[in-house]
Amino acid sequence: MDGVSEPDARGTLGTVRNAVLLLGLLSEGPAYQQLTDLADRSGLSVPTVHRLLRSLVLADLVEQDPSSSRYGLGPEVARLAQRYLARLPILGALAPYLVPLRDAVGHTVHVAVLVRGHIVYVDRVDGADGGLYRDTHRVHPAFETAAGRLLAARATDDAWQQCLDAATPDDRKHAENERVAWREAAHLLTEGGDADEPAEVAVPVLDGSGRAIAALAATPPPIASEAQIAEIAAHLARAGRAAGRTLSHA
Amino acid sequence: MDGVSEPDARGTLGTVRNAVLLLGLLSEGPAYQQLTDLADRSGLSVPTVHRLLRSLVLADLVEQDPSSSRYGLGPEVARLAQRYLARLPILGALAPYLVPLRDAVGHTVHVAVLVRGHIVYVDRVDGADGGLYRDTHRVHPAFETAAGRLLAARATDDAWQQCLDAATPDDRKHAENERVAWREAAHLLTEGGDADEPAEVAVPVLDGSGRAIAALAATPPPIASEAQIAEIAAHLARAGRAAGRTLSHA
DNA sequence: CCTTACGTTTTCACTATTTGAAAGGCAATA
DNA sequence: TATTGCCTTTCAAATAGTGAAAACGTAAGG
Repeated sequence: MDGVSEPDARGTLGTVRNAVLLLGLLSEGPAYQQLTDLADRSGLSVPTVHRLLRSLVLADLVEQDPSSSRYGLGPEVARLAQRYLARLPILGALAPYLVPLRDAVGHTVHVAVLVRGHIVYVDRVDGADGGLYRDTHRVHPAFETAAGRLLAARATDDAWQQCLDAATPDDRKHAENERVAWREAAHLLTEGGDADEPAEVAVPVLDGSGRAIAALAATPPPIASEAQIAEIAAHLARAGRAAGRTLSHA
Repeated sequence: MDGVSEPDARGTLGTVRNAVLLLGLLSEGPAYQQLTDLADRSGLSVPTVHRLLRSLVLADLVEQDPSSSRYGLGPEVARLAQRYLARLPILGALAPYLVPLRDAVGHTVHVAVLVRGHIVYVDRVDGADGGLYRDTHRVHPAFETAAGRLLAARATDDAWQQCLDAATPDDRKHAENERVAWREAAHLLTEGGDADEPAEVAVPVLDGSGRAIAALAATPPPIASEAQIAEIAAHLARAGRAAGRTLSHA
């Protein structure tokens, strides 16, 4: 094809590339999408997209709404993800500390990881007040959350680049100025604007070699003093260090 | 190939079939697995498996351990699943009721769905006692849990068949005898053997057309009277009906 | 009721892509 | 240094995927 793009795409199967491209498109926008629309956005021909989707439907990675015959992600992705998370080392390492941590900070505690420029919340222990803002199963562009900023700033340069790609122009400019500050900070805080976005305090979880592989986050009440925030951050940091330690010993 | 197998595999891409076959193999057994082992188990040649895995690694659906160069599932499956769950109608319908439900029954509450013969826990609100048995991110063969038995017994015949395929021989025989009883029951209970498997009470969540699309489950304390169990089941059932109602209205 | 419009699905000839045998690397072990 | 075991790459053969076009289904409009 061309000379410079995608150096590591050598010896790779185009059909698989196309299939995951479709999964990516299905993960954006509305839950169910039209064949022709997917063909347009992917740049593939309509019959090709149809065949790919039919193949994915057979595996339950995609499902087709019988009434509209539109396509959306299927339940098998949930099963695969569950198996992935069940064996994720960080989650095993954090497991013993999460409930005590929730009790210590008194609010819901989250574990987040950075995936392709997005923050994914992979575990959670609910606080007693439960879900004033219980927006569970969130996936956000990294820069929109404290956990994401923290992990992005400490990540490799290409992971940082993916975060920039996933961000809005405003966030992108902001992020470029703040990266060093975000990387240096022991904990990060996002104010809960008003309705849908609660406040979030996040600290990194470092593995044996000092890489930030996850973030621990808590959602303090909207009006909380600096001192209260600092105390929550201290609790989070202590649990994060403990988990990091068990991680390197195993 | 042959005459009778796979009638709906027509017009389907072999490469995609092979790729998802590998994802399935990676989801079983140890977290990281050898290329040659995967080639054996899949029946594909080693270079083919290598190319498929390389393609999946490029998409972060699979990751390769740099030290052992073994392959395991990658973080992108978690991101896709999160987007799937974020838009899953049942979860939206149940959301308003889960925290009150947790408070009413006084223990952790789970939402489970049936995927390819397995029970997947797709949402959870933790109780105050948190995780005596906090075995989060569980995927079990359907028949091993109350929620699974309940959903399997009420599912279509091929979903039931998939459950049989995923079960141990013992469970299979047991299930074949109990199916009618499980389908008829308003709630189901599994005793918490001893250590790793807590007790579980489950009720179905029915959609507008009476199909059981999810299960609501709670984990009562090991020693709980029949009456206490019945009360928990009643709470669960009430929430389930409420969610089912909002589901058909939308 | 017939026509038009729009989206999904199928067919089919063409060739780009995938395939597996064999060879090449690269660590560990003896 | 030879050997073993595993991952990775190469390359000719041909299978398996591709897109234009046609067929099908369904819903709105005349």
